[in-house]
Amino acid sequence: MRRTSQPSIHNPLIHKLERYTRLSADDRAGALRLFDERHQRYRAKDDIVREGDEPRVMRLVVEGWACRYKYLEDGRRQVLGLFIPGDVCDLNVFILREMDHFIAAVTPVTVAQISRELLEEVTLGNPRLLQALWWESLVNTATQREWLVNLGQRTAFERITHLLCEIYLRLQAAGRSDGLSCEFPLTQTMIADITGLSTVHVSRTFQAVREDGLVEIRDRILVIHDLDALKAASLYNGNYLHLGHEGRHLDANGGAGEPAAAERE
Amino acid sequence: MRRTSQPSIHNPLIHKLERYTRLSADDRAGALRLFDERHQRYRAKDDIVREGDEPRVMRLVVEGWACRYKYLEDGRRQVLGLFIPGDVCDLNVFILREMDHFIAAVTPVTVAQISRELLEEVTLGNPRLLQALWWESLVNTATQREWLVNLGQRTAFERITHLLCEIYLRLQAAGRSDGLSCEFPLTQTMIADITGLSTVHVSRTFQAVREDGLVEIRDRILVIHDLDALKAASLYNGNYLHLGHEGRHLDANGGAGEPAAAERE
DNA sequence: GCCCATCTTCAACATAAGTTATCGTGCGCT
DNA sequence: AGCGCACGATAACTTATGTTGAAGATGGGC
Repeated sequence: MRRTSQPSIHNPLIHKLERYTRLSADDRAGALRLFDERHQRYRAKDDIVREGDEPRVMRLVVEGWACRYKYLEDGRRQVLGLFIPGDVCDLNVFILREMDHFIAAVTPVTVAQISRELLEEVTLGNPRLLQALWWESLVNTATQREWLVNLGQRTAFERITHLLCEIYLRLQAAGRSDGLSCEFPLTQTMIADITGLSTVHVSRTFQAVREDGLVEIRDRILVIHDLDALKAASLYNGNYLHLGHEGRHLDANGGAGEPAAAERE
Repeated sequence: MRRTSQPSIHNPLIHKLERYTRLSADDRAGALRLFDERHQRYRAKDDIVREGDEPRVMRLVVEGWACRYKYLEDGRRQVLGLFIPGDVCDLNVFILREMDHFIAAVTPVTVAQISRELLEEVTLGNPRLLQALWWESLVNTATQREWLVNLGQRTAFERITHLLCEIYLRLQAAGRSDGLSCEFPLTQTMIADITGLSTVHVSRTFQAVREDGLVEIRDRILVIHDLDALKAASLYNGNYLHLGHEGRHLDANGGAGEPAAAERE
C-alpha cells in the first residue's frame, strides 16, 4: 500500500477520495481507468444530460465545471448543484428509468462516460474504491441538503458568502486551490440561479461582500481575504462535506488509520 | 414469483417498492424482515438521530412521520425532508463517520433499526430488493432536489400547494390515501420550517389556499378538492417521485414488464 | 372539567428582495 | 476595426414576505 507516483496527486478525483480513505495502488489505478474513459467535450452552456433521457452511463467531470438544474414550466430555473473536476455525476443512475432534471456545462467541460459494465469491473476487485465512490455520492446528497438550508434560511448575503466558502473548500479538497484563491468561472446570472435571487440583487449583494473586504474576484479568479470572516459571515459549518479533520483517514474497517500525507494549504 | 397473500398489500414499504419493480415472494419476505426488525418508538418531537452521532443502523419508518432537519448556529431551523411510513432513512449511512443533521419524530413514530449485517444478509439473496431500496434512496435524493426548486423558485402559495400535492401522492404510493384525502399531521410551524417561510405567512397563505377551494383540513386530515387544480397552482411535476406511469413495472433487466395489479385510487 | 400548552389567526408595520429599465464595458466574431 | 452580445452596475420603484405583539382556538393531562 505504498504511495504510487505522481499522476494521482494531480488527479482531482483521487485527491478528493483520499480525504476519505487511503487508496491502494490498485484502487488508484481503477480510479484512473474511470477518469480516462470515453472523454466527451462540451461547450459552455451545452446540455450534457436532458430531462426525460434514459440514464445510460455514469459521468465524471475531468476538466471544467458543470451543473444540475431544473426548470419550472414557466421558465424559472433553479441550479441544483455544481460539479467541479473530480466530481461524479450519478453513481447509481442506472436504476432510474428517466432523468428528472438537466445537467449542463458551465464552462467548457470534459466528461468521462463510464458504462455500468466498466464500473462494475473496476469496482469489483476494489471494494474500497467502490466505498469511496459511495462516500462521494453521499457527500453530494449532503451538499444538496446544505443548499436547502441556504435557500430556506440564509439571507442573500449569507447565501452568496456560503457559496464562495463551499466552492473554495471543494476546490481545495480536489487539489485545485492556490493558497486562498481558486478558479471562479460563475457569472452573476448563474449565482442568481444557484441562490434563488434575482441577478440585480446578486450584483448588489456581491458588492457588499467585496466592500466588506471579504473577497475579491479578478479575471475569474476568486481571492479570499479572510476565510474565517467569510465562514462567520455565512454561518458556515463544513461538516456536510465530510472531509474529515486534519487529514485523518479511515481504514477499511471503519477505524481511524494513521494520518496520511494529505496535503493541505 | 406468485403473488403472496395479504400482508404485503398493507405494508407501506412493499406497496411503494412495487411501484418500481415486481418483487418476488422472497423479496417481500426480506422486506418484511427489515420492516419487523428492532422496533423503537419515539414521542412526537423527540430526536431519533442527532448531529455528530456516528451512524450505526439504517432506519425505516414503520408508523408515524419523521423529518430530517438542520440548525444554523443562531437557531434558524430548516426541515430537509419528511419520512412517512415505509420510508427508509439512510441506506448507505454506514459509510459516513458522523451525521451532519438531525432526524426527529414529527408525530409519535415507530422506527425499525436495521444493522449493516442484517441488511447485507437480507439483500444478498434478493438483488432485486436491494435494487428497489436503491431506487427508494435515489427518489429521496430527487425529492430533496425538488424541495430546492421549491425554496429557490416558488412563491409562498406555490410552495405550500406543492407540499400538499407531494404529501398526498407519496401517501398514495404507500397505500395510505383514501380517495382524495390522507392524514396530515403537520403544524403550521412545521410547514414554515419546511418551506422557509415565517409561521405568520404560512397562516396567511394557507388561508388563501383554502379560500381558493383547493383543499380543506379537518382533524389532521387533508382533503383535496381538486387535485389537478392543486397541481396547476404549484406547477407540480411529479416525475421526481419516479413512480412510473400507469403502474408499469421494470423487470430485472430494466425492460418494461407487464402491468402489475398495483392499486390506484 | 379545568388549566396550561401549543397552535392558529389577525393587524400594523418594517424590510429584504424583485422588477424594470438604462448604461457601460469587454470580448469574441466577421 | 467595428458590430453584437453577454455581462455587470446602478437607480427608482414595487411587492412579497418578515416581525412584533396580542388575542382566540384547540386539545391533552390531571
